[in-house]
Order: sequence, then structure tokens, then C-alpha cells
Amino acid sequence: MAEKTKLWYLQNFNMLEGMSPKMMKELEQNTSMQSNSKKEIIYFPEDASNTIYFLKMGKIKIYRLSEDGKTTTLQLLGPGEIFGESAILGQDTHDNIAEVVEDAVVCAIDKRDFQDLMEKSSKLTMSVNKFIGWRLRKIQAHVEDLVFKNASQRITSFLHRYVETFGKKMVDGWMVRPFLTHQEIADLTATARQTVNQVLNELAERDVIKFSRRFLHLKGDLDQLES
Amino acid sequence: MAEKTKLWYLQNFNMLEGMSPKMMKELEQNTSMQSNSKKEIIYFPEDASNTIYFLKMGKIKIYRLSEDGKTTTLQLLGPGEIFGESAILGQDTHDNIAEVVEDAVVCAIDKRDFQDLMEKSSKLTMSVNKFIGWRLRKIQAHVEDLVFKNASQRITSFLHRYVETFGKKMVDGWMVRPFLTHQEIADLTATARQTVNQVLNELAERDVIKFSRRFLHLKGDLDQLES
DNA sequence: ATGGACATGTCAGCAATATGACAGTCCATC
DNA sequence: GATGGACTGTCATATTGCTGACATGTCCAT
Repeated sequence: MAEKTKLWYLQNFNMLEGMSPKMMKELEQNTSMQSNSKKEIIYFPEDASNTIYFLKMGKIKIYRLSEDGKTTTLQLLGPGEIFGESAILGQDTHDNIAEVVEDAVVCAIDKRDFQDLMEKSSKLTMSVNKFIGWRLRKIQAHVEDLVFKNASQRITSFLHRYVETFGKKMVDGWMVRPFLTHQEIADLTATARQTVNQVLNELAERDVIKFSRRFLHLKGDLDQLES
Repeated sequence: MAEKTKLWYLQNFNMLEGMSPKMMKELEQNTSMQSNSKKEIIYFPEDASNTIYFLKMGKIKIYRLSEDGKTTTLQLLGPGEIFGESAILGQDTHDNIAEVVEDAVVCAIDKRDFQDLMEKSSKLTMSVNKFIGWRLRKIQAHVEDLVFKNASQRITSFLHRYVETFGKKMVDGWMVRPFLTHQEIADLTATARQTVNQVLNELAERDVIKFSRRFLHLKGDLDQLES
């Protein structure tokens, strides 16, 4: 396969669709591309927020630590998503930790360059607004889940989203690979590792899923993972 | 007027400042003003999201209901704040309920008019971005509270924010008036009414606060309401 | 192939806080 | 100034799901 260019990568982001070739060229010149392997940290809280990132491959998690060492993961991001957006939202430092969960390819753009482009293209600005709206909606849904749902419902509906977002449809259901550790799911759902284990095994018991360290297989339709 | 903290400034930053008089004039012509009294609903979920609102006076709460009738309040907004912003973030319906908590005066602007203005003024666009970033930060902090703090810490730190945002500095501490009902605090902190009652009385016992249905008086410094 | 590190499985006990019930209080308004 | 409805205070009880402890399993580097 031909090596994929930076331009090719950039063109595949929804947020950038509809931009003129000239703009894309300009964007490309200001973009640097980097590969990051599992467990690498892209930024920490308090780090200067000068760069906005486009995730091309792999997975990134955005999370926080409490004073007493607990973890909560705010987002699990896959290809096509943007992070570090606080840079263009008027913050000069990050609030969260961004860590690579699966080896990633990331495009980095300086916030000034990006802001220049936004000034030139109201289309881009609109896309950015849309993206932020999406982000806001997702986190509001997260709050709603935390308040209204119990642990097992949160885990089940997380699995739903996870399969929907990252899984492949098969004749006999859905397959996601690789799978997450139970601790990672616990951090995403504000539950304990042991609770995740229990819920996962109950679902396997009921023959809704099959799983191992490497994969998650949903037998049948997504709506089996309701609430 | 109360001493202005950084938070106060952030909360009340005027999204429209720095706009030319001509722009302001244009904005004014597209703005309608309305008064709404306590318990009035400004919008429901699924309502068309065509309008963005500026709150001039009073308080508004943004909240959600669960299927089984529970309530969680996402935000309590005071003068200077904007709501209904989903209109300019690419959503065509609202997700939340906006209800008047204290008799309010609200300016309403059609989203198209506002978007036109944004196209003309990149300064306004930047301000909007900043505002959204601030909103995003607040809700992330909300998630962090829900996950890391226990009920009484959530209630106490809510009181901290409430006093800081809405209170007046006095010689002997801070005064907020009117106060909220215990149920309203419970909805804001994802706790039960009875728990709020208990925590409030404990704080009064420890002589940190004095309160009634009408007012909340913090005796001394804000940092007594830590975590 | 082996050892060590990390992940999973399982269980008992406990703590936090929700729930439900009911009495007491406030206050708007008739 | 009487009355009804909403709000507050207090308790006893139920329960969810966390914690800690430990055994077992899996993977990878050497």
C-alpha cells in the first residue's frame, strides 16, 4: 500500500470536510505528525495548551486523577476524533491527562495556525462549534448516567457504546478487538474492577457476550446491551 | 457590589464586549426581551433549538429528568450567563429543561441572527469559544465531583460555589438571599433531600453557617467550605 | 521454559447513603 | 387568624457496591 501522506490523513476528518484545497494545503504545512505508543502521555494537567490534536489511528483516553490516587476516565477516543481542544477554547493549560491506550498516530497543529484558519473559514468555525457541541452533549450524557444509573447499567451501556463505536458487525453479532482491561472499564464507568468482572461474567453467563483479554464478542444485536 | 473574585469575572465576562457600536445596534434590533416568573419553563427537551438566551436578572436552572421521575440539575445560572447555546452548536433540539428559579429577565436572539453576527465578527466568535470552553470545564468538574467526592463533600463544595457566585461579602462573612430549598440542593449535588438537611445542620452545629428558608449566612471565610 | 508482572475470579464484610415514614413548621391566601 | 400545601427535621431500615484479601490465570522477556 502506498504510504499515506499527511494531507491524506487530514482529509479524512469530518471536521475538515468541505474546506477548499488551498486551505487544506495550508493546514498541512502547519501540521506535524507523530506516532505514540501505548501508555505514552500526550499531555498532563497544567501543561501549556498550545496544540490541538487530530487522532488518526489508535485510541486515546482523557482522564483525571484524584488526590488519593483514584482515576476517572472522561473519554475514550478513536480515529477521527479531536483532543486538546481546550487550546482553541481560551484555556492556556490542560485540565486532563491524555494517554495512549492503543498505539496511535496523531496530527498536531499549533493553536495559532488553527485559529488563523478559523478566521479565514467560517465553514471551519461552524464545524468546530458542531464538534464542541457534540463533546458537550457526550459529557452531559455521562453525568446523567452517573446520577441515574446503577453500576451494572453503567457498565452495560458503556459496552453498548464501545461495541457500537469500535466494533465490527459480523454475521452473528459484533466483534471488538482488542478489548479493554476490567480496570479500564471500571475507570470509564466509575465502578470497581471487581464489579466490572462480575457484570461481564453475568453477561457471558446469559450468553449475551463472549470475551477474553483480547476480544469482546457480542452475540446478536446491540440492543441486548440496553441500560 | 460584592468584592469581585476571578471566578466572578469569568462567570460574568461579557461575551459581547469589544463589539463595535454598529454591531451592538444590529444585535439589539434582533433581540427580544422577556420576563419570566418562578417555575416557568423556558424550554423542554426536544423543543426546537432556535434561540440563544442571555440571562439579565434572576436565576435559571438547567436540568434533566430520569424515566422514573428523578431529577438532576446540571447548572444553576445567574445574571450574565448564556443558555440555550446548543442552538449555535449545531443541534436542532434541546436536551435539557430550562426553568426559572428566581424571577428572571431574559434576552432572546434567533440563532441565525447570532450566527450572522459571528460571521462578521471573529472577536465574537472567539468570545463564544471561550464561553463554551468554560462551560465544558464546569461540567467536567461536575463529573469529577460526582466520582471523587462523597455526598457531604459535594454538598459543602456546592455551597462554596453558591456563596462565591451569588453571595455578598459582609464584615462577618457572606450572605446569600434567597436560599434554595433542600430538595433543590439535593438535585444539584446528586444526593437525597434528607442528606442535605443533615449536612446543613451539621455545618450550623459547627457554627460555620447559619441558615433559614430565606437566607444562608456563612460566618467567616469561604475556605471553611472546603471539599 | 521459567519467573515475574499484571490481569482475572471470587468471596466476605462493611460503610455510605438512599428510602420511607411521619411529625413539626412555615407561610401564602382566603 | 384559620387552613392547606410545601418544606424541614429525624429516625429506622435496606441495599448497593466498594474494599481488602487471596488464589488462579495469562503473557512476555529473558
